[in-house]
Amino acid sequence: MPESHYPEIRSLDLFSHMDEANFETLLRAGYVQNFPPQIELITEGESSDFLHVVLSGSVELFSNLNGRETSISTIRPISTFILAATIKDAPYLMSARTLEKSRIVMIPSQDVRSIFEVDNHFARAIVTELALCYRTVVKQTKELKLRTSLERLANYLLRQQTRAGGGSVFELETEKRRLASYLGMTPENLSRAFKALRPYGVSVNGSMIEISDQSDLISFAKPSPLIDDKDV
Amino acid sequence: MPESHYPEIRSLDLFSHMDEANFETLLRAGYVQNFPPQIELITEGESSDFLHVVLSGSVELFSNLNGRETSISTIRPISTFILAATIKDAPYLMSARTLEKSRIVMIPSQDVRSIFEVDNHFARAIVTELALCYRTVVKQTKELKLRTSLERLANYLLRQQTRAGGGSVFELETEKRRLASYLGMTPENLSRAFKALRPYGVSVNGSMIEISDQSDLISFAKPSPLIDDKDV
DNA sequence: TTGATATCTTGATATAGATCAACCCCAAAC
DNA sequence: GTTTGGGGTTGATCTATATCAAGATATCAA
Repeated sequence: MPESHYPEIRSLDLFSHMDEANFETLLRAGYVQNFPPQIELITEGESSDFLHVVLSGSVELFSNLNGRETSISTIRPISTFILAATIKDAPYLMSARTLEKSRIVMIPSQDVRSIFEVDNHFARAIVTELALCYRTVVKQTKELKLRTSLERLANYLLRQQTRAGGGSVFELETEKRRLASYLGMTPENLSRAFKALRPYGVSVNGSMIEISDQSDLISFAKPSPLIDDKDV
Repeated sequence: MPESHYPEIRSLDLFSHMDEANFETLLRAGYVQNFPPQIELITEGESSDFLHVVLSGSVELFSNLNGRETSISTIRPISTFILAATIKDAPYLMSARTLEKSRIVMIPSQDVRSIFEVDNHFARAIVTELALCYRTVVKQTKELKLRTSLERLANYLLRQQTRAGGGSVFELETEKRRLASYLGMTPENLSRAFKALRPYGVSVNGSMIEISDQSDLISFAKPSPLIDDKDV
């Protein structure tokens, strides 16, 4: 791998405290590749040969079952995915595909596991990362079971507004059909849900959203820090 | 804590490879307590003061939001819960209550974090445990989004049958109202779902289930190793 | 045993959400 | 510029699931 990528990868929490020699060993074993959009990088059920790092672009994690498909999360730069499968040397539970042109680092899982065994700082960073991943999925489960689809959309919009800087107008950044799948609903229903939020000050123009009265939407969405806050 | 409990706790994967002195430090800081049924041990949102180990009995993890409640998992001996919150020093995302008379070890989170910092074997064991927890929740999310409630029940019964030894008659071990909540449905609907599985050879008598033709139920449930297998 | 209480079941009804079909719109390819 | 195809929307309909109400069954304490 070209050393020019090292600094940005090194800056990830996962790698920032590990031993320099181990870090270089890891990256020298890795590859950087550019992928076009809509390439399936990994398929659920396969053995986890690589830990992936998204340098640019974006990647969708999704899952299939009996002809159905659901979107589980979107990975944006710079972060890793499929860490748990790599560490446990277990099959991937989710598939991954590029959403746009993306630059991906692939580090052989075997090397990750070897360094994990000898580098204590790396092992501790993995703990923090996995704990974060775990808590993120627990929040998703709570949201799915405790909120209606309309509430999920309302809270998603509030979260996205915050991520986009907090202005009253912001962009979705996600295709609506994929957002629907992520929220656990059909595209048709998402379209109707947007209309149902109009009385709470939500207006939609393509991928641009305007929330005219945030407090009004909040009073409907009833966001909870234990589901919606980023690093709780 | 009385030393008589040490061996059974030590036998957990989480503690089995750590340094003996560290293990004893950890347990000496801990308490063992007996709780009656239906005691709320922790409440979501509180800071994580203790790592809990269930020695006997059982504990339910659940969550509330706007008057609704959902059951997320049942912890049976001997295992720990609330590890991720402890490690991250973050608020609990779920509440916990005893389901029956239970003996619980409570180890102060601060001590767990201190030993985590110095004991590399312990740190690695935590990685394995968290990766397992993470993958379990991902499977739950997939099940919730990709299966109907009837399919969830059918697959739950097949899993429970396996856990109970594989015989055609086995016990539910879970109150039906709580099972309904776990599966993301109402008690009324669970009752109807049991009847709907009758054509596939499922008969119910109180908490006893009989699956007369397993292959018939399997052909309906279409279990997937990536959701239903224990340690995949 | 009896009473009290909670769980479970059943039926009737309401609601949320999925499906199907048609159409619109826009962007890329010819 | 026309064509083509995909995403998005809308309306009509259907299905899954929740809710409400009542009765049945089980559990436990007095």
